Amino acid sequence: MRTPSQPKEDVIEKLGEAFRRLGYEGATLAKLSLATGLQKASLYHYFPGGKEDMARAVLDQINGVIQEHVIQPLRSNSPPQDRLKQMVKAVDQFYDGGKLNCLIGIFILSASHKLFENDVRLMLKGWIAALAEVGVAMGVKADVAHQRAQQWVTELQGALIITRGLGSKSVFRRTLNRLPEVILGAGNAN
Amino acid sequence: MRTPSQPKEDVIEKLGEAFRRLGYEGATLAKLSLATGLQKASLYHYFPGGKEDMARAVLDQINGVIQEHVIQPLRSNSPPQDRLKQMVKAVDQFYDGGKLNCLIGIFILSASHKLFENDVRLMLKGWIAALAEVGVAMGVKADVAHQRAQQWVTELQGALIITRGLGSKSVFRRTLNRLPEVILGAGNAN
DNA sequence: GTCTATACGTGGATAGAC
DNA sequence: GTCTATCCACGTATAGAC
Repeated sequence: MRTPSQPKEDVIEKLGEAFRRLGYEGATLAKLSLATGLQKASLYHYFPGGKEDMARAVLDQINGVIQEHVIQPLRSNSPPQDRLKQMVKAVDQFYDGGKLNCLIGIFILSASHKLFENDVRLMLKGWIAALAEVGVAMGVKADVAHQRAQQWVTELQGALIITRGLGSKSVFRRTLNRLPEVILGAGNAN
Repeated sequence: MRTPSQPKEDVIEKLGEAFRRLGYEGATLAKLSLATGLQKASLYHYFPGGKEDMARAVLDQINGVIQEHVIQPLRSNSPPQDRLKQMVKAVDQFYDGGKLNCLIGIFILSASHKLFENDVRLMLKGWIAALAEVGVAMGVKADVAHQRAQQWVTELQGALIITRGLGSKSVFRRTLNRLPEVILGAGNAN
């Protein structure tokens, strides 16, 4: 039980960055070792279950971040419009203006997606539900609000792919800006 | 030059299915061999450049399919509404109702994305441009039409991820149905 | 807790028979 | 054109010293 050279949280953070860049299959232990600054054996000390264990830790951490920076602000008692703004800001930071891939997407598309499908599903559902609540607080009927929340999360996922595919951040930016109109069903303000 | 046991096209088709299921990194030669019914050495006969070569062939084939079933119908001289309907039908078939992953997304998120980014970008741009033309034919101003086309393709990519993430086809279905309203900017008809 | 060293399977790729 | 056999690098994972 010697003092760790870095907190486990930091290790998980770095693992997350690596998975984002490389995908699950592409993130080899050698690369994860490089990314964390720990030797492979040390990684196994932290994560006895190996790579799958590391991925799960990353997902757990992400889930925490989402809870803190997305769900909680959405459930605060600020005016609904402000809550949306706060979430947009958090999302913008989290994906670094669209430059970073979405780990949820990475895991969904990976060959080993079955390992993580439950965790991923819960995260998506939680996000959508919290967003729908804000819609309701804005006077939208519950089922419609849910549908619109689902649609925006869908757009966001797509935007993170297309942004990288087109090599331009504009789609990401636009998707963030569209949030209020999507939730309010305000039509496409083009 | 003996007669091949199956046309090269069929081999590429099967490779494509494998890449969709497994991702680029996850598609090992052993699995590609299984998927095609050809031994590894035979695959190298068709694709001397190895896995990268196979992926490129798959992308080329997809590009052909898109040209034939998406771009061409969009540029036909049917009424714009019918052109959209035709594309939706093709897309529905192509992704088998949302069950199949999008190869474009797979390659974009893969660790080796740089190998394919040019091909992918061209395909996306071509699709968006053709879709925007239909918008123009419907009376939408060119720049607005382009933005809306871009938005729908974004939604489609997102839908293919979320559909798998939530394990329900409804998001995919909805995205297909939304095409006309997105292009026309008709607001969210929820 | 972190390391070096190592085991063992699998990855991509090639040689050469038929 | 397809195969079997094989090469070597790299993949995951573990043993054991400090």
